[in-house]
Amino acid sequence: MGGCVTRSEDKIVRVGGDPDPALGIDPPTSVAGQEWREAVPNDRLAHLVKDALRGLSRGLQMRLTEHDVSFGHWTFLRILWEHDGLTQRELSDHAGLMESTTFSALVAMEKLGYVIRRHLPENRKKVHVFLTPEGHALKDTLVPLAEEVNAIAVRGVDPADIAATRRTLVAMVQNLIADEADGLKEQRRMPSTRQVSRIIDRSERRRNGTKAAGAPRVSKAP
DNA sequence: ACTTATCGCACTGCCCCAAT
DNA sequence: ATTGGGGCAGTGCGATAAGT
Repeated sequence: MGGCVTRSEDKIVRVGGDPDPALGIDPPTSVAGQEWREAVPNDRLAHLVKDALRGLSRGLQMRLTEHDVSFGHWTFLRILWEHDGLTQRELSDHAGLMESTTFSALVAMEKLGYVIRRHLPENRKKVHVFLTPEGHALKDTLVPLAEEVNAIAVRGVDPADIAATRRTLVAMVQNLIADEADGLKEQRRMPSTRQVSRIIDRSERRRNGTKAAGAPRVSKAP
């Protein structure tokens, strides 16, 4: 999930996503949704799931931003509303994110006053995360927003179709988890962004017949 | 020795905005 | 209207510190 929350007060102008080279057309816009749908009757499920995810994420992000909550924070708030007092490691597992991501999100959330991080006497190594009253109170505000986005997404869809879609998506998730597990057995694993970058860089050099650049990439960060 | 938390860095995806 | 650069949020890896 790579979306980000714009901090500006301006409305988000761009509704569609990046043009998909495989399709040669733009994903849906709020205006041209019907035309888009007719143009891709046999689009691959992966593309449709991606576009659905993008739409759901953006819909929720826009609403969360109005309450000073980022999408990343929403992920952890949801878990903490159900399991307050988890350790950072446990939160990472529940969220399916790396510990460094969890750490930076929790530091930001602590600054915002949504959580506090505490060592407990039993184990001073572990950091437990607790919701503040403000963090608890956000549940009543934010959950209806998520429900609203879900309701908008399935507007006009037959309940039986929604149930079938749910079953299909659950099956897809299970199948893909199994596939990834099989891949691990065969030493196939998800490359890091750095590895991907290195591989592409090598491939580019091979194609251009140039020798190794060796120059370190310059971070765009200040 | 092992586990867990933290930090720095590199990267992607996205958005904004000025220049064309 | 389009394009390219800059900036930001989110993410993951690797290294290191600190606790058990």
